[in-house]
Amino acid sequence: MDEKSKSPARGDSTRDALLDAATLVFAREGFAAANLREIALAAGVNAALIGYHFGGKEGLYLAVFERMTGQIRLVLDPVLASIDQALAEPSPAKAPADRYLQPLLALVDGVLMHMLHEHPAWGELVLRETQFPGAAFELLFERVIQRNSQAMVGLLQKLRPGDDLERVRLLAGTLISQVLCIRHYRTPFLRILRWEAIGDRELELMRTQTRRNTTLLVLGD
Amino acid sequence: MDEKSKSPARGDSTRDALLDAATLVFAREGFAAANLREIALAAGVNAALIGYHFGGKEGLYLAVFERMTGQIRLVLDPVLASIDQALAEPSPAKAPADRYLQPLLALVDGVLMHMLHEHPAWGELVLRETQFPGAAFELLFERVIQRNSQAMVGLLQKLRPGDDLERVRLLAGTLISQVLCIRHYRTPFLRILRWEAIGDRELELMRTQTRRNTTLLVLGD
DNA sequence: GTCTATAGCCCGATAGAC
DNA sequence: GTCTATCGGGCTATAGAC
Repeated sequence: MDEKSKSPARGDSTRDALLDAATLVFAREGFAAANLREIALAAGVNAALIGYHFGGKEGLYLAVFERMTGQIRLVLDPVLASIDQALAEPSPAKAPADRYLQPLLALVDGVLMHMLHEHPAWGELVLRETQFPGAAFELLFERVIQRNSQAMVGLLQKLRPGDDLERVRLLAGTLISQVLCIRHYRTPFLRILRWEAIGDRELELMRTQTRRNTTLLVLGD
Repeated sequence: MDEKSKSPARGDSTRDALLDAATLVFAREGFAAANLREIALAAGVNAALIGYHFGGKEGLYLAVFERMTGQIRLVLDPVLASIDQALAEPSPAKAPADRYLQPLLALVDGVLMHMLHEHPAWGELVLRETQFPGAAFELLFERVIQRNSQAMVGLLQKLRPGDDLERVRLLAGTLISQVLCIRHYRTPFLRILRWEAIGDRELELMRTQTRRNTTLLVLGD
């Protein structure tokens, strides 16, 4: 029962502990400033094992993104599948907003909740890598960003049948970046709003605002 | 004529060359990954002079932000002054949009053009420092972000007299972050839009989109 | 103010015992 | 798979001559 791939081998817990710690440290410090000894310490693991399991710093970094994008897909795939299904059905003759706006709002809200609330470290990683793309960006783009934006573009084409494709894509970019920015500009946001932290109340306000913005931008003019 | 502070002293050109080079390298690499030897080389100056003129890496980094925020203020101050003046006058009884919307659009567009087009390196520096605030963020916030957002909030209060202050602040944050994100998410934006670069045509499309978004968000519901 | 030379540190990688 | 020990390189900072 332990011939090949199955059975939680000895090194698996080490790998996981390293990936957990690396996710946090890379998110906080960035690739260049992150320190392998610190990661190993936080993981409660010998530093030399990073070389053994991941080949080195770069390999560890990529492995973090590999695991993260896999976990994101677990959540995202069912959502995207149901959107694809809705898009494949013939459009209702009237009021397409009813059918397509809700999934769009849910998609945007899902990203917001993920980045802002559930996995803040993922938010940092994604933002850093997006701003200065390296090898890990390709993973991110192929597995998450592209699929996500395709679904949004599909919904927007139904919602704005008169717009050309380029405009729709631009709008999709606007909608999603609006959300990511809240994560990104956390500090000035908090200061300008005189908030000390983003608690339940603040989170709800942001979700409401985002919902309103999205609706206005999609249905406007 | 060379007693004290005047006269372009010998070290001034060295300082300037170092600041120019440091702006580019810090923007491209970030603080941690930036290399003082490389900065000195690019500046055509001996590396030891960084210690002499700025005290060290951190001092150089702060000096970059000091100079940058000063230069931004040179452009920003007249704009903000004219907005303050418009705000100080009694509101017109009707159609406040005519009086206050244009300055708001101009302010947003100015930020966009600065970050996206005129000074891309500043854009990187600001984004990095905003995302992970250090000592330099205080400079940035006090000298630029705070003043800018105060003007926006002032305009928005006139444009949306029914909203409470918190909502107006949230809207201001949304409007400005919408612009910064275009800079930030350059890479995925380009890919999703199938653009190879942001040329004149693409820049105009983005400005138009931003203008439309801002108008919708301000005047909506 | 500028330069050379180097001190001193920290980091990532790895050899080799277990 | 895990650990200890260490190597080698690159970095910032600085002492000291000019």
